[in-house]
Amino acid sequence: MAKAKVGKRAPRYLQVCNDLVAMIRNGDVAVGDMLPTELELCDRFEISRHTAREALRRVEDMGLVERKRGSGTRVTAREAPVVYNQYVANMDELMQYGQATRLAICSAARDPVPAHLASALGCKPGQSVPHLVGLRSYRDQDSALPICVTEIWVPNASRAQEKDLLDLDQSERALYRVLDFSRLSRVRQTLSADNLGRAAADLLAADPDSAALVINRRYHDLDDRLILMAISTHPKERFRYSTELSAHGKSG
Amino acid sequence: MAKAKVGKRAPRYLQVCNDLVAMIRNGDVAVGDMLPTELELCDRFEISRHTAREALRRVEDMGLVERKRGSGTRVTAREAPVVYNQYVANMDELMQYGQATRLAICSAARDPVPAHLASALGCKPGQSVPHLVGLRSYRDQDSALPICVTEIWVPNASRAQEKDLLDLDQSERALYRVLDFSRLSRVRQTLSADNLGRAAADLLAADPDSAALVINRRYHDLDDRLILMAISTHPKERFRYSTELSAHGKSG
DNA sequence: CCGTAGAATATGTCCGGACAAATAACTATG
DNA sequence: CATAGTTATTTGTCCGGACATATTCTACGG
Repeated sequence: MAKAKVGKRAPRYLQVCNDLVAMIRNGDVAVGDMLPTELELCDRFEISRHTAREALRRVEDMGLVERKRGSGTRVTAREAPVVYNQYVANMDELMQYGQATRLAICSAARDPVPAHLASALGCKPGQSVPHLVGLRSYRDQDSALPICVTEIWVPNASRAQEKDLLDLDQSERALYRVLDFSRLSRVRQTLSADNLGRAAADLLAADPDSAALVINRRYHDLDDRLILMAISTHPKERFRYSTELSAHGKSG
Repeated sequence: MAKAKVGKRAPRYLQVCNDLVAMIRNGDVAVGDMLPTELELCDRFEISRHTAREALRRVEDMGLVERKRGSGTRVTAREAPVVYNQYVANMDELMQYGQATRLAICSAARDPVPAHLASALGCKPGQSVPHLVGLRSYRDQDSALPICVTEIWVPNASRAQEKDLLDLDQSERALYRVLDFSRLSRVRQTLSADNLGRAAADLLAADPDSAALVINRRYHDLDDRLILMAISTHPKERFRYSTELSAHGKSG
């Protein structure tokens, strides 16, 4: 981050920034403590407030401190985390199914939630919740084998949403509306493997003993409430999940 | 992003920032074109250079422009990409095995690469490459079943690295040195499912027909050269891969 | 025609000052 | 003692100016 060119000294605000980062890493100011105020830094380093602010801004950008008007600058972390980022531009890319595929809902009803999903859904076991089952396949290829079977639970649907979801003619569009991209804030997903089993094998025209990639996705809104949980079961060789993580910094 | 409180006007620099963003989105300035210079913005909006810079800084932070001293501000994108980030603090967290597990190498040799891996490894089929096989299990629990079997190929090892890797007493430490965290820049991984098969089932003490989660990880250095490829095969129920994606912005 | 030196241009760094707004600490009041 | 209002503190916004440094353009000379 700080270039070490010989005979070319770093800008003053970077020097101050580095000193502050060092103070934090050395534990001179503990996590939770306040950093010196801007005016104190001006005094101590003999700099203008502008330069002090530039230094603090860098420290803030590193994620080490939190600044609040009227209050001050509080240390929130001792080390800047080495962060690997996965960039996902949109929902389709996240799901990795692309525009060429399509989810055909084949059943939609209010069903009691199974015991093993109750806690994840934030429901009591046996509680009834809108529940869809569909098959994802490639568009324009009705003959091809489906990619996966997807089971969808919508625990916090509104009355209107539920009505649309349970109407097979509208449920696909309704799904997209429920999963409003702009309100989405977090997606948690868990990938595991399992043998297909009889029921899924029938739907997918595959061997029941065959291995399957199971992806459990939970979509949360800005208040971290669960909007929707989708469990997709992909028979082996019909789907692979790829990610690319880039080290901290700009990515391509 | 821009708060819309009534009777509480936004700061001037934010207004200017929004105007600039709008200009870019409307196509008034195309991607590749130059944005007005700081001094031009001072004139046009009747603001100080400080305010102009603050506005431009915001636009830059959105990833819409690129600024270069002596040159100017060039538009690099028409829309701020809706980005979902996965934050991974360190290598162990990326691998999700944690400190409690350990990889025990059980074989290390120079082996010819299988045909189906040749292109991914950037080698000719049949070319010999350092090749390790190990079992990952929980520390302090020799009795417990291993989590996975891992197959590792190191196509671009130096002479010295290769020597250490192929020495079973040193290969574990050597692996960590080869996978130098600081030189790592990209990790590509692909998750898929497969049935275990005879060989892996024997090593893992599992049913050969049982499903397995297969994770193929490719580690690349700053020049995007492949450092190492690791293929881990996890019998079902011994491992799950979880990620949490957060929408653009600070994450917790 | 090409390359170089210098001029013009644009962003980066840094100083000074002033007021606004949010927070926290304090004080007066019931 | 609890609460409301006041004050002091601290960061946010915004202005002015000056010089540094990187880039680009231009004119000159070979």
